[in-house]
Amino acid sequence: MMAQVEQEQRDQEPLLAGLTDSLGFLLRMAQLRVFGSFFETLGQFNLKPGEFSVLVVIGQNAGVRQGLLANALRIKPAHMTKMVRNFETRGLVTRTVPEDDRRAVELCLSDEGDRYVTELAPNFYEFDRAQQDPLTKEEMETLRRLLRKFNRYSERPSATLYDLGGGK
Amino acid sequence: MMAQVEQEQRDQEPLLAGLTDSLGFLLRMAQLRVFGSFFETLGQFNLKPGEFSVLVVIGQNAGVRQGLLANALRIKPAHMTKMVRNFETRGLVTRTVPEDDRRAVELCLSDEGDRYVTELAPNFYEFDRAQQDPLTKEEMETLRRLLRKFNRYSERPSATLYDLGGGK
DNA sequence: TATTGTTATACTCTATAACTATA
DNA sequence: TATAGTTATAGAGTATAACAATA
Repeated sequence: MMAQVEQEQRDQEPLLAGLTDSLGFLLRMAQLRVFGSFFETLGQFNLKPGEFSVLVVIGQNAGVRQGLLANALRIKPAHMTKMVRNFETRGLVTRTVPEDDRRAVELCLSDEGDRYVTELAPNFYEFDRAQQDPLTKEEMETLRRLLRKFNRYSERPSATLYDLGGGK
Repeated sequence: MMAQVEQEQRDQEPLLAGLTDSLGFLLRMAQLRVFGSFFETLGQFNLKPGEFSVLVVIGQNAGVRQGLLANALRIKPAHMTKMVRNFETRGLVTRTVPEDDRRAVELCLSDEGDRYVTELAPNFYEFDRAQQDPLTKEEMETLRRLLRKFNRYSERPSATLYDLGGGK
């Protein structure tokens, strides 16, 4: 079954010709692949990749300003508002207007949200690690390193995703 | 200006923590960066990245079936229909129903479409090459190679994008 | 019956601008 | 005046299913 998908991919390559050299095209195809696996593996959690990233970052930065969060994740403020309100409705996130700047909104995980993320994180770790195929372990490490550099993140991350759910 | 953007990116990194190790997140951020540059550099052509890829593949495969094209580019058939009809309206693409299977649609560039793609291709080549920063030339080559492999394309492409507009 | 493409609908994400309430 | 967030609206892209014509 999976072999069939891969065979199709190779059969179609002649059609694509030079396009398979284009960084933008390669990134788009890779993302389709990863996001597809995301829903297969983590679909049970009823979360989209973007929603997952928002919850994780709130969990690691209790009280973070909504605008700063939107900026860091490149989510538009208008969209972030809807997403956060949705999380609030689902009882996962609390919104607090701070005394010293009553225009702002500070975000925290609720107790339920915290349990949810704690349950989610190890699953996400497993999922992310499983994305290696068909690269070797070393190739996948290199791919991640180059993408980090391309995105202007430091080449050594400040923490690994594995700290999230792995250690206690 | 650009330096300021990069500074912001680095300032926000602590917020993201382990997320910068996630392949899916890295791919999404990289794609946002590349697509952003695409519109800055090639916005004059009034084409979106997906539209560009469709036109190029039709140009390299005159008479290609619409369904095969949709499959290779992972564009949903319903969306492909709208896109191709739009190209037809703009006079860039012709649709032909072949005698031997009258359910199908074969796609070709019109003369105008051919001129359009011929003008576009060198610009796209320049754009794609300019995406290197801040990677070294070797690092960008490695990144492309690993993404090709991850996507199950052959590691050496059958043709380079540069054949498109470079040679005459 | 299965396949190719089309139509219709809905939902997500994005883009934009106008708006509020604060600062 | 500027900023943080909100609301409203429109558009692109995706997902899905039902459909017509053809095989």
